[in-house]
Amino acid sequence: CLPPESKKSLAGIYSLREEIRTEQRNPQILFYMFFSSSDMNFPCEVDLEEQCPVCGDKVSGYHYGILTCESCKGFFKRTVQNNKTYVCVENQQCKIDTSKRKRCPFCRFQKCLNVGMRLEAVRADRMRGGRNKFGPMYKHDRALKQQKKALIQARRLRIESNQKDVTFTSNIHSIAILHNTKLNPNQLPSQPCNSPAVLQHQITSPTNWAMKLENCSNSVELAALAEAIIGPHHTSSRSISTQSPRIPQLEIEFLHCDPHDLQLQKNIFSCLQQEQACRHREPSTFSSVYVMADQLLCSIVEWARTSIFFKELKVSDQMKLLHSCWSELLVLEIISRQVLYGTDGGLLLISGQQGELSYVASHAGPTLVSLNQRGTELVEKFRMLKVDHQEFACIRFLILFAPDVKELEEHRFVESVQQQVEGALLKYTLASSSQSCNRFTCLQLYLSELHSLSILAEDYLYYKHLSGEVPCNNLLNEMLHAKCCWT
DNA sequence: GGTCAAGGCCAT
DNA sequence: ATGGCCTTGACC
Repeated sequence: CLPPESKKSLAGIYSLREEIRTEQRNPQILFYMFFSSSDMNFPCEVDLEEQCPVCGDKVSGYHYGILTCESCKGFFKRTVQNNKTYVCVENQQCKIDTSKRKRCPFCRFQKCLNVGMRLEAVRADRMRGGRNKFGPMYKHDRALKQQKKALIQARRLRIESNQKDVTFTSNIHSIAILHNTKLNPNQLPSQPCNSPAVLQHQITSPTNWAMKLENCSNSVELAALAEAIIGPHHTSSRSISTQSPRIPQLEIEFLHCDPHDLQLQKNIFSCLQQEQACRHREPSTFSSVYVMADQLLCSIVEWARTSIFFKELKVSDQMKLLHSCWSELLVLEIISRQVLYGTDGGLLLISGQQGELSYVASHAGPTLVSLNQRGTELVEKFRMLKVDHQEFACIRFLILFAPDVKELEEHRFVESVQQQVEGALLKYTLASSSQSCNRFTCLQLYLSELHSLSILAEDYLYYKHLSGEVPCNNLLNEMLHAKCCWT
């Protein structure tokens, strides 16, 4: 009795096609359009200790558009106010740090401009005190930094939660409420300035966007650039259109990688027919659900194998990652379907059929009832947050690229992809959410809940697997069978 | 009234 | 000329 698809084991799926290995990989490239490297990498809290982007000295606050030290603030002010002209005696590429910053004012001023200090923030009338038009920009930047801190906090919580394997109780109200002010490039003053030092900058500095982005070392400047390129964000709409210019390129790639539902449903019906033909009777409700889960799992593996970044990994690493996260991806797929397409009180099956949650609650055993209840609660949380298609696409990748999986050969690559996906998601939530400013943190917390739910689901299926109450010859069985070997 | 990013002052 | 500290004043 063979199922319609012959690729019923993970090894089988991998042996079906010849692996095309691409040695040239550069996941960073997609991000250069919207993110600077400093905006993307936040491996530890030390990175948040601010250093002056010009000389590396201790930052004393926002000055002329960015966070700088007191001395560079004074230097920039004197240069602009007094129309200074400097000459570099070297090749205009002097290194500027705390010890050398006095040596070449030409290169120091160049660096000031390159990192984003604004000429127009120096007042022509020399009026003291008050506030300038950069206020919202500073606020925006602070919100971004707060989000980064929250991200680190959430990541730590998630790691702790995963290690202890305890049920996660979220307390999202304890996370600082963040401001999310919008930056309008039209509000930025852009007076022409004819100071010699400024003209010298205009002549010598790179003007194309790519170079400007590479030079961009602070998020205020980056936000201004990004908005100048893609236009101000529309906070009210959360459309799915992949044409929308505000969706970072990488997320468009993710959306294109979605599993194909129609093929999946076709496979499910074929499997159910086979099951019926083999056993000469209609499959039980549990068997049907098991077949659906198995086929969904096949489609998830197929999706992963052909996905951006994942297909670049060595096959051994791909298998390790899939063995580690299959149940989480499975639960995520079921939950995201309920959030995006389901109805209250309903259970949207993978086959496209609609069930009732109350039926499950009244006919299932205690474990399944508990699973059902926790799953429903999580669906409700995602719905409250109005999590959209793009965000689920990112979450799928976050789960798949888990650098904490043991003995990964390409651990650093996996870690780098996860960090970049986190960055993309953070940027998206920050740009598209007007009310829930700690949206990203919420998503991280829900991810922990998803993880603990998947462990429960896996244990339940494992129990069923051991008791032999499940259809044979399928990928789900293989995953459950391998459970003890891989974990 | 507190905050904080402007400009100002002045010892080095 | 530099840079640490002080004063100012719009905005919250």
